[in-house]
Amino acid sequence: MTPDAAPSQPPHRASPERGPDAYSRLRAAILTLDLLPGERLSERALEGMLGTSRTPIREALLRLEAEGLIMRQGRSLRVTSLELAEVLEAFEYREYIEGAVAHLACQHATPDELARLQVVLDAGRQGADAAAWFEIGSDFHLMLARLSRNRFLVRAVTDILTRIERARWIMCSLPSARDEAHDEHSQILRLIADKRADEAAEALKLHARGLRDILAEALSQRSRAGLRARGVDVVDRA
Amino acid sequence: MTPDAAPSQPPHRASPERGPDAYSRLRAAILTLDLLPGERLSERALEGMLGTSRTPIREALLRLEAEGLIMRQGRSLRVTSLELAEVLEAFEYREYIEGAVAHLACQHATPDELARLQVVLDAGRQGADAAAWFEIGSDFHLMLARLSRNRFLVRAVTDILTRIERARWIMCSLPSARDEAHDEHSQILRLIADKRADEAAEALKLHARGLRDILAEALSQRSRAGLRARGVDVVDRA
DNA sequence: GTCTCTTGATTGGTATACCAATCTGGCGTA
DNA sequence: TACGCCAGATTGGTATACCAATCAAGAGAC
Repeated sequence: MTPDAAPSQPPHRASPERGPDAYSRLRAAILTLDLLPGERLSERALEGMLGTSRTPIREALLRLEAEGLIMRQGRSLRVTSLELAEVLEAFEYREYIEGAVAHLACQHATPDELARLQVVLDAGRQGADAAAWFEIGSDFHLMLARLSRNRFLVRAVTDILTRIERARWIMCSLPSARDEAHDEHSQILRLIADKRADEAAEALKLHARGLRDILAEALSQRSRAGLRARGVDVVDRA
Repeated sequence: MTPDAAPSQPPHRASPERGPDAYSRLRAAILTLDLLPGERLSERALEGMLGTSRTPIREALLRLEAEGLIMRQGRSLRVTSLELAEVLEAFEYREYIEGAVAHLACQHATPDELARLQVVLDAGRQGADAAAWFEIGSDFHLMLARLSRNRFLVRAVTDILTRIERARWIMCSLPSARDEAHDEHSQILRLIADKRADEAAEALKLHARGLRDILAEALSQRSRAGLRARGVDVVDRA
């Protein structure tokens, strides 16, 4: 944790509550920026913070490292910094991954599955909560990936969503193009139902690029200072 | 134990094997089929086998689980079975991943990098050792991935190679189309140098399919009995 | 003979003690 | 003042003791 002198929000740490396991809680803390990008982590400090011993904490750290949410440099651990370059690479990767998903989903998806996905989509249209809406967005892309019938693509999409989740969280307050996203999702679904794979892939690409550009702006030079002031470690290259 | 008194002897241990860490050794044991697919693993048994305590072993198991080399079912751990379906999915995934690599490598690779890759390729032509030759094959695809300048694609290729390594090991004794692979690799490199991305992607696809078909045959019904006789857990669906 | 229940062994999960490497701060010297 | 060096604190790495859940084997009833 950065020096306690930097107060942005009252960080609700140091609550040795029980309930979810150490991994889930630590992961949530990172993804919601409760633990800031670049922040140094000490197993002993987490011991007090999470109310468990180091053994489950080490397990959590190992898992989070595999997810790319924390990094080791030498012996010390820190929350992975937000790199603009990395986010852009994630989106570049995503275009190819979701292109593949589109093609395979066209081959394998049943009308029933597509209909169910549409239901999920429409249900999300009502919910007002921004966080819940983000959830819907992730679910859509994940469920779509499952239609590819390829576990590696599912994992790839899962990884991507994890990697960019913190960036999405940062722009949580930004004006969200919510209905627009719903329309785009529906459009993608329709194209897949019609087996128009290339168009679906293209739509997914454009959909992702929209989000990418918003995120890139949020992480860009112009906004960097504001994030830094909140303690977020945003890196250009590194 | 009374460790305070004398530094004379380590607290425990009769196992001499000290060199590489538990993770590397366990990983190697799995990939070389020294630990068979489907085999049950017990942390305590590994403790004796590897000559370390459970702490580093648990770390190793966590990492290997993230790599998909071992799986948890309930509380027990076992080496991931070889599933024909999974191998086929890995190859399907690979086609998309390497297609993406081809396109991006065409955009980013420098002539110098391509030349260096060709050198590695030619050097591998001499080595007679089948295992070393496999190594070259993996290195080629990994180095190629790096030319994409996308860390996610690099990781994806790394993951794929890990996933199919055991299957490759099984066919280690099969007649290897060695010079053929060298020619294909060189051909791919040439196409990328010429910025003919689509053709390079197609060549990579055909190259991978060649290997896939050999592996699929090795894991197929016909060969299943032989593998089972050797103790390998080969699964059709499940 | 077989089915079930009990019991002991084995397992993964957790907490903790110890060590060596690293970091840090402060003191002494040039 | 600036530099460097040393001691104490802190850290991650390791070993190990303990627990609860699970599994397996054996005894006993029918």
